[in-house]
Amino acid sequence: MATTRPETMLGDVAVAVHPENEKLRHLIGKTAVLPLVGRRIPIIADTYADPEKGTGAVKITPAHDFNDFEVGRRHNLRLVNIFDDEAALDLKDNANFLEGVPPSAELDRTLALHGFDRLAARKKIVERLEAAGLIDKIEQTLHVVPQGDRSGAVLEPFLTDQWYVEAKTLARPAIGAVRARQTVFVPPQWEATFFNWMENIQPWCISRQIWWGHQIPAWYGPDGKIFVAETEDDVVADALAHYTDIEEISPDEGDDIASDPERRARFARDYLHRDDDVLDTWFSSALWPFSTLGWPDHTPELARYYPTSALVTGFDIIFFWVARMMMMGLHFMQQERPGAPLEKVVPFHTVYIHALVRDAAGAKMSKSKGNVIDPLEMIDEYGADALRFTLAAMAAQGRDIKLSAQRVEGYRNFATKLWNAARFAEINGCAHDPDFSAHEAKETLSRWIIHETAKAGREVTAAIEAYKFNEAAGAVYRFVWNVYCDWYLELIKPVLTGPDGAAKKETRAAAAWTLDEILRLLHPFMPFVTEELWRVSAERGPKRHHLLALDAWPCHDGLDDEAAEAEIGWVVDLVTAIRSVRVEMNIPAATPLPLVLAGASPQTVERTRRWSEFVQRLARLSDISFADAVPKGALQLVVRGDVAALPLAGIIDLAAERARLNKELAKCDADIARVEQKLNNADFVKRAPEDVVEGEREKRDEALARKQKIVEALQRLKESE
RNA sequence: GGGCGGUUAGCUCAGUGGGAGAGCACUUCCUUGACAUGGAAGGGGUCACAGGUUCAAAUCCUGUACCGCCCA
Repeated sequence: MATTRPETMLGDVAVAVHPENEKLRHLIGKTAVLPLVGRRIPIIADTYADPEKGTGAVKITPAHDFNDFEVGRRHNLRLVNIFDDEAALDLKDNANFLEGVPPSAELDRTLALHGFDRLAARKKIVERLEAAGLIDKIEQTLHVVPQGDRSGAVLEPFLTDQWYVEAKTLARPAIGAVRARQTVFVPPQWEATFFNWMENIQPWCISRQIWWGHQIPAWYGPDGKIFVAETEDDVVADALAHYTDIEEISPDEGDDIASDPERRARFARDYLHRDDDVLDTWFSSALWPFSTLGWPDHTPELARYYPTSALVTGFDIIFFWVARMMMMGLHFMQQERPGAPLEKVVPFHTVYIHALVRDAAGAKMSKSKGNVIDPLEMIDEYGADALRFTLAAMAAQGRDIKLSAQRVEGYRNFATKLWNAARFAEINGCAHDPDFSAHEAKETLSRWIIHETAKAGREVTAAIEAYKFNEAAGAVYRFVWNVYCDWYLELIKPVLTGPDGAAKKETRAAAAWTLDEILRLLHPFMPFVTEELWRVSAERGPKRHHLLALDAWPCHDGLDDEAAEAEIGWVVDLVTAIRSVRVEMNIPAATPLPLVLAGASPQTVERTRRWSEFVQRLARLSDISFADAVPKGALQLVVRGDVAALPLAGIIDLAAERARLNKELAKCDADIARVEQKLNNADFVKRAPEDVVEGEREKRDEALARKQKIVEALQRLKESE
């Protein structure tokens, strides 16, 4: 018999051999005598005994090995526990150990090992077996040994009494609630994980041998009778009924005890013993959705706030916590609200499973592993808003986060950017104006930024409603930085520094209005800086009625303005094209350039008249004029169908300009080729949705028109050489 | 062994059928009256590989390779 734990032989109750083991099967049905003890144990047939391993026979110790436990169950073997809970030998007065064992000197020497730690006992046992000539050989072997993950101590399985919950019964309604979509997982892939676990659920061991927790409501009488009840009074009543029933206590005495609170308490203390164990922490946590609301009392809070709405948590506790809350919630609230529809009984309608922040190596952070990144250090360095925004921006569904300080730094810069934008607004007298209405704004720039605000607001709202926090964060980031700061504030500078009047008054109000909307949209992601700006920005205007945190989420219905978008979009494109060509042609940024619009449409002429001051400022132009034809030797830009020329004859490098235009032409040709390949495909035109086909046609027409302008520009360039 | 996920720009990662994106890094220029923790303009990708479905694939399906997580 081979073993790595010789001391456990004291708990052996059988020897197993494989039923098809040719060499040993003749022994099946016979008995063996356990050395050092004298217990007579059966030799049984079980496939667990591997004929190839060792002698082919294996000792069976059901009380101290999981596999042996199963073998013991199959063969109705006795369970002989030989350890106490410190893993020392427990032999004296151990009825199970001694049962059926005849007295002997050998047994007495074994009983002398009572109280020895298992490792010391192991040595003694081996010495005695050796002395008796019972050891064939001792060899080194490599095997897996389970260890406590905090203490590192080697774990010794042994038998204890524990409390269990019949989880299968509780799981059924929870599975049903998710199948009926009364509780929805986001992202939905986690439902598979939930079902997989719930459908294979095992009895749940809920007793724990630790100090902290809810003490188990079970009491033991002197005869071992168990009483379980909600309160100690109930237990005392049950116990009195039982012990008068079996005539342990006289009816009169029972009545006396029952009627006197002091005697009841003494009876409970002296006569009954409450289980020392406490409930598994997840058992108590499972009660959270209703116990925090006052349950089991029928409180107004419970009526008002159960069911809760969305539970936000990590996937690693779907089993431990989410599933248990569902089991408990459905069980107890069904009792609380008999006949209520499922949606009133489930603890929450949505479970949002967020990304897990991992360490640099991608490992899960855990207190026991000690690889936790302290968020407080991040906050000290970059601020709580920057950290919060980073987590939101990286919280793409179904993917974990490897936190990067660089990203946090970037969003710290974003908070600074916002602060400076607010400062700019303040310096320029942009304050909340009660007379201003976003629906009635007259200035094109106001209508444009209102339109853009509405667009951004829709994106942020839709993303939040879909639990796509990274998309929401991205949308508000782009709007604040790339639209409000990069374009809008730059565009309104001439107005703000210009003469007083209706336009300036409205522009100030619109800038302040937009900033307020930004603060509202950004508040969930950056609560501190937005709340502070909300307060500070009101110092010069009318008082705020409440904190930003208490403000309503913005609604921007009816604020779209495509005309304003088209007009300001043209300004943006023109300025961008001029800036681009400047760098490309190595024209110093400080050199003011004249701009000539050649053969411009009436619409362009009109727009130019309105926006020349703005375009000149942003594109650093000395002058804007109109002409029928493009001046010779000029740089030529195609902007939304019109040709803008920068007459720089003699300054520009004609070859470089030709190369630049040819590059644009090539890009244009590539676009046309790709679109035409699609449109020339009969199957595409026939099968693709009509709006897709129409979109491709528009793209082609646009590209062809653009190509025409570029070809003309190249032709003019040739003529001027 | 079972289950799940990943492979997209130098790095970290978005992108669920219709023109390859962001932040950082990189290049050039700019101390212009909100902000240099900033501004302007750029370069950079055979979307791991092989098949398949489709008018159309980074995206859907199958397989392969590699990486990772959870459970046993």
